[in-house]
Amino acid sequence: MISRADQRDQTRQSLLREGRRLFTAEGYAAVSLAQIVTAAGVTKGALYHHFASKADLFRAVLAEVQAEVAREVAQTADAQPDPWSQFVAGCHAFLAASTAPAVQRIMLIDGPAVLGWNEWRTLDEATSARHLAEALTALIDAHLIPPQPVAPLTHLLSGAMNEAALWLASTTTPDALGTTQTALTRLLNSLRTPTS
Amino acid sequence: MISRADQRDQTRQSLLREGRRLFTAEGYAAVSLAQIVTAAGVTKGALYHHFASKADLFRAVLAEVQAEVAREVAQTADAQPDPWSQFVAGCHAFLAASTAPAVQRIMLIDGPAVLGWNEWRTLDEATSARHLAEALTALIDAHLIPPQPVAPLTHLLSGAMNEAALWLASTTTPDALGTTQTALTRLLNSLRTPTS
DNA sequence: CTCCTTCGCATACCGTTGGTATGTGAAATC
DNA sequence: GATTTCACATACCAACGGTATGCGAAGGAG
Repeated sequence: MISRADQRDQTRQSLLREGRRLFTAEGYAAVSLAQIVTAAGVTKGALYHHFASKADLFRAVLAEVQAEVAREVAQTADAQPDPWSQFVAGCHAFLAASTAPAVQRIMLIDGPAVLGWNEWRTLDEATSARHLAEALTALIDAHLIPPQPVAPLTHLLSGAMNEAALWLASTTTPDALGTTQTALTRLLNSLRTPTS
Repeated sequence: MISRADQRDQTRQSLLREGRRLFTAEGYAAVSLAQIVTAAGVTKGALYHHFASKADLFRAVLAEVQAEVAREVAQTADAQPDPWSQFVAGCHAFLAASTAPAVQRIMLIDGPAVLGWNEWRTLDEATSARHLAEALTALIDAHLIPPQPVAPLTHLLSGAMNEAALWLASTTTPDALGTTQTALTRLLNSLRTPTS
């Protein structure tokens, strides 16, 4: 005999797993609920028992992906000894994480279109962007970069890395990752307070 | 008596105009073809006579929007006397143009999701991104910034401005445009070759 | 002017889609 | 062991994007 709670969790996990796989491979609009429930071995009744709508399932998948990215970034950054190294390492980790197909399609391409940019930003600020803003604030407090509003800078850098990651995935330029990291590092370095 | 060519153009313009209006206001997915053709005063037959699909109509609308943005940017940049001023003015013009609702929704949010990022990038490189890449190349040739691959830098800057523009549209922070321009200018300045 | 062709578009129709309302059987509760 | 709960299946619907066909006026040929 299997408990109801276990069965419930298992079904939910199946839906999230297959939804994520299909959304990544084909994009939100091109995936039908029939595909998802068939792949998960259940019916539409199960899906609508767990999620309010197709967009709601997507939201849950997106939250998972974002949490993974944030965890990777935080983990990489925390391994560094000083605030500046943490900042640079975190940015590079984000760029690397954003090259994963699931991150590209779900988080960067479909996310804003499906949920609207405002809701997307709310979710993003709860994860990735939050770390970036905190790191910038810490750098200002440590006088490593000049005092300035962090919000605009956060979005400038976040957007730069997002777009660069998408470009990396589609380019055939040799050593694109290397040159991009170089250019990014140069940009980041330029933020530093000039040592007088 | 009205000529057939005139009638054809008029119908096409109506579809583009109403499509653009509705896509801007509600987003691609939320707009039905029935809405568009009703607003344009025609039927679905007319739409499919001019465009191969809903996505094809969107592509035509997107091309219009991109052309307008590119024209504004080029016009602003060309009014400047030297390459560096042209570059900075062009970036600021792009940031300003990207705050228009049509640009935000059609070009920045729905574009990549509807057409796929690869096709979106192809269209973008034919317009906005092309100017940016050319400006950067000119700056390198003039020894105003150090020699480096322009492609990654183009995407870093383009992404930064795109995301910043979206943030500007949704924030209530006072003087967000001003602080963003300041931060952007600082980033741009940091690219310059150090005067030794 | 007349006939015929072209073509811009309207009408009617179809398969699929996201979403809902209801049924059902096993697990949980008493 | 009766009753309730709940996770899910089944059956159904309106709306959507897309297609196949019909039609009437514009445009050329004689």
